[in-house]
Amino acid sequence: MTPARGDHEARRAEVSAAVWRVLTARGFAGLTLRAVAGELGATTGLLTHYFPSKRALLRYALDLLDEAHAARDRPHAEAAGPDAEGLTALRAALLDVLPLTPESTAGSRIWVSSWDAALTDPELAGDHAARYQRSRERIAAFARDAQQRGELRTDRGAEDLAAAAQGFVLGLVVQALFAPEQFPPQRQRALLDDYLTDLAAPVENAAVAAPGLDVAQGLTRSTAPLRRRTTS
Amino acid sequence: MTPARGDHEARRAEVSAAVWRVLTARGFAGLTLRAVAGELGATTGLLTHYFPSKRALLRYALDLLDEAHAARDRPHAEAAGPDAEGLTALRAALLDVLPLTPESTAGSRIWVSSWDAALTDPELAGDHAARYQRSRERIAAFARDAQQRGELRTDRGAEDLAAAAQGFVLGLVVQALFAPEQFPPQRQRALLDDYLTDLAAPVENAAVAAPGLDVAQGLTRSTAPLRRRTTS
DNA sequence: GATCGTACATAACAAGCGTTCGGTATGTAC
DNA sequence: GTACATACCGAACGCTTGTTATGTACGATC
Repeated sequence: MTPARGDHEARRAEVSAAVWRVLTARGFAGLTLRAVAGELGATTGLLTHYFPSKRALLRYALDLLDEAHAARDRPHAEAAGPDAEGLTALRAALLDVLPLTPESTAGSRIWVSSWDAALTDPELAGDHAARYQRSRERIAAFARDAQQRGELRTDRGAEDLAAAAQGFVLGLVVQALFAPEQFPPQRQRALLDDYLTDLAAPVENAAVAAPGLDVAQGLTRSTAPLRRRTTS
Repeated sequence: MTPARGDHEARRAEVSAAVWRVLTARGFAGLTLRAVAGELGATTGLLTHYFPSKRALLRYALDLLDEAHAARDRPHAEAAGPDAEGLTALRAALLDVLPLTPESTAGSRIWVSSWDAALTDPELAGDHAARYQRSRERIAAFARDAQQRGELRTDRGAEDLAAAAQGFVLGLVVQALFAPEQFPPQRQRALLDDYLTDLAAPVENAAVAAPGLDVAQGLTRSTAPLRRRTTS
């Protein structure tokens, strides 16, 4: 019946923020309880008071980071307005994944770094899989909406469009993290816009395309060489 | 003057292979000298005999993995023939990045896992940056070639096409690793082929697109407008 | 056959790790 | 004022880590 003196959950959030900072600065290899405690100006006793184990601490920190990103850190989505739909919302959602600011870069770094631990730990892997699945569904919803509005090509399923688009931005994140000077925000945006422009092109044109340039057929032939204009 | 009894370099390669196996099975957190030695059926003494430190061991293993991938593990590039050029070569190069077989999945896993360590360690980061840069240049060369053959749209720079394409496959790799059942080889190939199909579409069609459906303008309204066909 | 590197095994090392635990200070409840 | 959680600190525990040092088997050289 004794009410908590301080705000328990708020403290856990502070601890998580310290975890983020350590992760950003030193990666997973440098994530130790003592480092986190030091970042907080506290001791490991505090950490063990709020979390039963290091894994629980990490999991909570990642959960919270994901939640924060979903709820708050979406500058583009906010700029687009809360009731943005279709292609505008799709683009905003994708832009909010890219490391365009120091803050989002730090966030991206944490996620990329977490992939190693997640691929080893089944529970973390499940968390991640669920996260990216949810993200894909969110993007797919925007894509579906954009299709209905005639903004997006309809010759492809929204799920495929979402998977492809998410792959595109994820890969861009990785490249940008390793070569920031080659992938400044402006270029990242330009690459994404180019990508979206292609998805927005109506289908009919593809069919109208010069017959000699119809690569689609050869492309889907998977393993066999894509021969064009074979004479025999 | 004493000639090496066994083949020194071959032994280092064996050690590296053990590193790969440990990395695949347990990730970076599980990469210990004792684990590697155990994988080899040896002791840590062997490791220290061939490598001055753990970092050197890891770096060599990653270098060798990259080299092996560049030189040998390119089934699609080989299937396309050594003198394949243009879009065919481009597609093969991208396919060889995807985790389509157990072997390439293991390789992809190692690379994704290595990103954490690489983002922390400046030297490893440099290695990675150089690797992806080289890969982009390779892809860009194919893209340039494909453009000259009229197989690829020419309204975009080959470097941008390469960066975008590499991002696309890298992101696909990540998603496939976390949700293998959702991204079977067949779907990965299909997504890539869809992507390439768009890049192959000739430019003129984009300009011909129905004016009412010109989304590009609205898309960029957030930051820097990429206005096309501006009247004034 | 003595000498000398190579090629390891074995053992020990200090450092650092996550976790456990006893202690203390401080608030609330009765 | 007594009782009792909560909220930590501080220190210690056992274990694992990368690294170092010592020892030895062995093939090549002269």
